[in-house]
Amino acid sequence: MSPRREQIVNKASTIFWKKGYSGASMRDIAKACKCKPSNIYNFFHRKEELLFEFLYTQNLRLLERIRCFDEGHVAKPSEQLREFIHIHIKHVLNYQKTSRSLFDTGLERLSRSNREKVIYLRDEYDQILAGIIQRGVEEQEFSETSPRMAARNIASMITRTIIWYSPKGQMTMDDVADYIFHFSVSGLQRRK
Amino acid sequence: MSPRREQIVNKASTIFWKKGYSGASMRDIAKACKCKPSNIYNFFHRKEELLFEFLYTQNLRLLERIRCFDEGHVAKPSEQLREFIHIHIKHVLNYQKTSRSLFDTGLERLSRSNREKVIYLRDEYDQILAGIIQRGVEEQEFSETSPRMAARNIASMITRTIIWYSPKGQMTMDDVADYIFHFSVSGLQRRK
Amino acid sequence: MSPRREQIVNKASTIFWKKGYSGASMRDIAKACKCKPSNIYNFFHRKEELLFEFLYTQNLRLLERIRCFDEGHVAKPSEQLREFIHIHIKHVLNYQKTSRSLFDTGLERLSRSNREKVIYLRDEYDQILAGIIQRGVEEQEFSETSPRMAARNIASMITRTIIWYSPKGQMTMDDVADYIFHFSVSGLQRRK
Amino acid sequence: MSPRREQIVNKASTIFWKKGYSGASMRDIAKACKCKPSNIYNFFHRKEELLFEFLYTQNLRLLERIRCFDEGHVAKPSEQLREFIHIHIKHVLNYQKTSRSLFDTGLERLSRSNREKVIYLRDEYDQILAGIIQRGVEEQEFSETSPRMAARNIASMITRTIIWYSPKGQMTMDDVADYIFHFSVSGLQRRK
DNA sequence: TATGAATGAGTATTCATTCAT
DNA sequence: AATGAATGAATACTCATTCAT
Repeated sequence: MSPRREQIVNKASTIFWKKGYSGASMRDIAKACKCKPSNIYNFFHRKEELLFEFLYTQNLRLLERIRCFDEGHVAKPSEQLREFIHIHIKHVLNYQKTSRSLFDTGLERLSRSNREKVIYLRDEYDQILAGIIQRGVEEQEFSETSPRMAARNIASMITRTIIWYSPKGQMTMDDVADYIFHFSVSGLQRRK
Repeated sequence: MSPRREQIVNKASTIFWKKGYSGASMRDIAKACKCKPSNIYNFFHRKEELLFEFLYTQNLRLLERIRCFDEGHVAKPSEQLREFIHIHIKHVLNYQKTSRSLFDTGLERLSRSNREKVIYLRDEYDQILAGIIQRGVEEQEFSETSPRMAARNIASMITRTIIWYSPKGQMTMDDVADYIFHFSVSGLQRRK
Repeated sequence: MSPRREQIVNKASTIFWKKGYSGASMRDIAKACKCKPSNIYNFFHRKEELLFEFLYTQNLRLLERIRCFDEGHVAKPSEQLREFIHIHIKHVLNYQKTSRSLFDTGLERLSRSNREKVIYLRDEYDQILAGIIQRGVEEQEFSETSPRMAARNIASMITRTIIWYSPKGQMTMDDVADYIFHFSVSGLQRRK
Repeated sequence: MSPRREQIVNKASTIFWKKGYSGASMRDIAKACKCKPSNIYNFFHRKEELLFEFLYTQNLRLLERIRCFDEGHVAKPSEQLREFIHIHIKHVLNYQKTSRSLFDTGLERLSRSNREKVIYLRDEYDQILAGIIQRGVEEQEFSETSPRMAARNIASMITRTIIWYSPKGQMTMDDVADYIFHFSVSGLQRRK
């Protein structure tokens, strides 16, 4: 992807985040890119393409860092889970205000074929996380549970950090990731 | 609130859910109400009022069911937490496709004063949940932890069920609530 | 005309003055009448009727006070002119902010037949004023001039007072009328 | 100002004249410009901008022709007055059906800051005219009088010509200007 | 690579008006 | 005499998009 394209997608994504897809106008996006709306059409055919490009590359970037946690991975599942959470949390919170739509919204606005491509990536994410948990169960590190349900809940906690996390607060991203990891593994219950 | 007003708010909310606030046009909403857009303005002054009315009453309805979990509540904190989760899950999943914006989006579109009113309710929610956890920690039922962080994560799991839950699937709402409750209390770790 | 009708016309006229005919909405007018727009239709068939009723009665009221200056009037033309100006000035400035449209605008919005009725009154006004001047010329009190032109100019000075006159200023309405009278009769030139 | 902008302002102004500001729709204006309403927004941000641009440039154009009548001007005040009236009359009647709002209406529709700009020009006009008269009084060409009042009345006669003047009538613009000049200087009174 | 002009479809909202109550 | 609900047409204005330059 050309650097200008990338630049535009980045600007667009922060605006999608702030205003939602429909609420973001090409004028808004162009202004952020310091050019006129018509110019954007030299790089993208339609507004939807901006959304797709963003959702897809964003998701892909995350996946590429996560695909290593496949069956052949050597670390203990709990260690894998810890690392997985750290990676995803940093991904979400570093791309600050741009990466929310990723897991939450926007899909409806995509063309069918583009939507499928994104869902495909998302499914892969789910399977990787569920896979880690499943192996944890099989290796008796984790208790008997539904890997898919656990994966959903963990992903929910991670992705929604973006709503409340502030870099100016007391917690670092590592703190947040650690908390979610421990919460996922141990829960609230007191050990005796 | 007049029944017609309520009716319109309900229709509007399902459309907000489907298309987002900006994506939902007054025509869409009017069509769902089987009247013309202009008529809606006999009941509401602006589109934003529809969003606010929905967010506010929805939130209020939930709060009213939850306010009982105050300091004087007799049940054990873990029991309170179980009930809290069941109530919220049912609230979210019963109002089906209408209640998502509640915790996620839409706030930016409200006028400042309306936004504050909603945030006020939301804060109360957070405090009630955090309060339950705090008492659990004090009574040594829960391990030492940050009640606010725990509350955030539990709320994240609950509110995001709306994204993946389908009433046609294998799990009932009670199943979902039970899962989240146990996950919150015990985590994944295997007890010996 | 029923008192309620009259009341509504009065309220309407001040709003027409402030916002112009198109700029004034039935809602504005109704609010001024402390009722709902639909109620106004119990008294008037259409918005235009309000405008007409106002223009017509307002003009008529003025005419009734002026019709005495016909051929049989005994006073000297200059005396008649003085009184004419005083009457019209008071009419304009007393009905404060309501009577401007009278001479300036609004006619285009009337139906043809209503427009003709108003123009008819207006013509009568012009003729009365021109008549006074003509008799002044004939009786050699005024110099040879076009009575119609003089009438136009005098009327212009009178009607436009509404734009700059303020009751809080230093001049009374009589002062204004006196000034315009003397200006009309003597002009600026210095007498030797 | 770009030629297209100027073109649009001109078309708009004739429509404002015919229908008033509120009565003139962007569709009307666009039709007169032989384009679609949306295109006008490529040149002006809001309807009000059209009105302002017209009022301001029109007024400015007049002022530029009138500013010469300052204290240093050599001609006799009466000569200055004659020329002043001729200039303004031609300005008003040449820009035919477009220049009425100039002195009469429309100001209320402007934003505060734009309104102030126009009023500023208008005040300058008033002062120039009053200045001429004042110097006439000082040089004892004119009789003792209030320059401001005289200026108001003369301006009223001039600006309102637009209501009754028709180029098809018997009087030329010079005739009209001459009449108003003589009327202003001599009034109706017969000299002996 | 960039833009100004153009547009058709769409936006929320307001309008005057009607009518049943 | 008064109103709430309803509506079709209009309002100013914005939209994504195109195209010639």
